[in-house]
Amino acid sequence: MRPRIPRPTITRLCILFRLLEDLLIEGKTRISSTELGTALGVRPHSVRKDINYLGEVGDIGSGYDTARLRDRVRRKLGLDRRRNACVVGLGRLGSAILAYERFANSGYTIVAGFDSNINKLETIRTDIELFEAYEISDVVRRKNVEIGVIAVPAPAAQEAADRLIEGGVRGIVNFSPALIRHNVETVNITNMDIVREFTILSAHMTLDRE
Amino acid sequence: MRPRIPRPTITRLCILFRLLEDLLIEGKTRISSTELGTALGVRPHSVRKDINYLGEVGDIGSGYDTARLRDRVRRKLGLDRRRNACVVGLGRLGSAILAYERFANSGYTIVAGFDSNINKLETIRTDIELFEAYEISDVVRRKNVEIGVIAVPAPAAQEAADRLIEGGVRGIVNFSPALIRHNVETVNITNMDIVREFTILSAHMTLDRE
DNA sequence: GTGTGTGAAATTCTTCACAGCG
DNA sequence: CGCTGTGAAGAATTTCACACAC
Repeated sequence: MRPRIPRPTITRLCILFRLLEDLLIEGKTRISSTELGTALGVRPHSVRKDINYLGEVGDIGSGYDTARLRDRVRRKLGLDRRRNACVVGLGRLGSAILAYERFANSGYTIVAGFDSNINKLETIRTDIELFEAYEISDVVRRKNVEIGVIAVPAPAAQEAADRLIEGGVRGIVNFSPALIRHNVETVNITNMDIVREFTILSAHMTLDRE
Repeated sequence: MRPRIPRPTITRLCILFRLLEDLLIEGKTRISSTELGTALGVRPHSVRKDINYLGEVGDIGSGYDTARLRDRVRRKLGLDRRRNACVVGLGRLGSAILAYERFANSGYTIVAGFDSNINKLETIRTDIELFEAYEISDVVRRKNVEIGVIAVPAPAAQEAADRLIEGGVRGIVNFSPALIRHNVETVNITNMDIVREFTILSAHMTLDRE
């Protein structure tokens, strides 16, 4: 058996996956690692190395069959599996996510929204079922939610995460700046804090000058 | 002179920076690498190693002076410098960012919003100056904008980036799924695509089982 | 004993080099 | 000759171990 796939490679393969879907829509049936590298902004070597973790899939001398490669990525990374998600916190950001049209054909279905403020639950226009925050763990378990999005203010983030994990989610996207603590090995957390990203960009502006 | 700071360390120091500010608000004047590691979810070794790139700053035997460490991070990463930002695309997400209260005391000021749809410019209630999309590069240059946020649909993202770069931004936060191409060495791009993150989490759910 | 600073070891990841196929 | 697959070299990063100060 082949070694396990490195984390950075997993990330790049997910990006590659989306690129391949776009290329197929454009009608591109064959593609080389050089072309993929140009589109992805990386060297052809890296593209081949990454793809190679999927096993042999290219045709030596003539590049990759776009559809076959796409299928191979999808299969290996388990992207053919549909997953349910939910959103905790229905302020501006949370409701923007509920309404985000790109989830439509993505394989991910947002099946619930939560907020502690009852007024918000009544105000928001959406087809997605909305619940009070105390119901998080029950609803997550009952609806088989695997991914939770945290869109609450920082002080409420840990509590939201605890309830999501209690309900059994296996992935969390945390939009708050709070550092989430957890001791469950099976849960992955991704942080998406725009102010943090501003800070990192700012630091690079300062340091890259050297 | 000490070696240049590795990228992952820069990222972690930015996270540390915010943690230190929170700790100071809580009144914690001294802290050890062990405590920091617990809060950050990393080993104490790593915390010390990261901090060490700033030069000596701790007191051997008794940890770090919180304020001094904060100042040192801020100084070294240039976070004391205020920077202007702008948002391109004023849909749900874009206007949520314009209204995001956390920018208030962050050191970042959003000084402009752009959209190609004139109706949106008239509908949105905000104190931030709004412009039509064709004005991007002019306004960016005139207002000295260093960071641009892309919150437009994928097909419009490359054009938005080109105009931002033309205006002279040095950092871009791209919320669209589009892969931005650019050949300017001095511009950093951060991608924040929620569907991509769902995909990566999903892949880990599949692969971590092994 | 507790806790930092730092060179060295270990690990992970990236880049390269080239065999081999079309 | 262009292109993939892959083992090996190289680089970057993380982890460790221990000297030294309080």
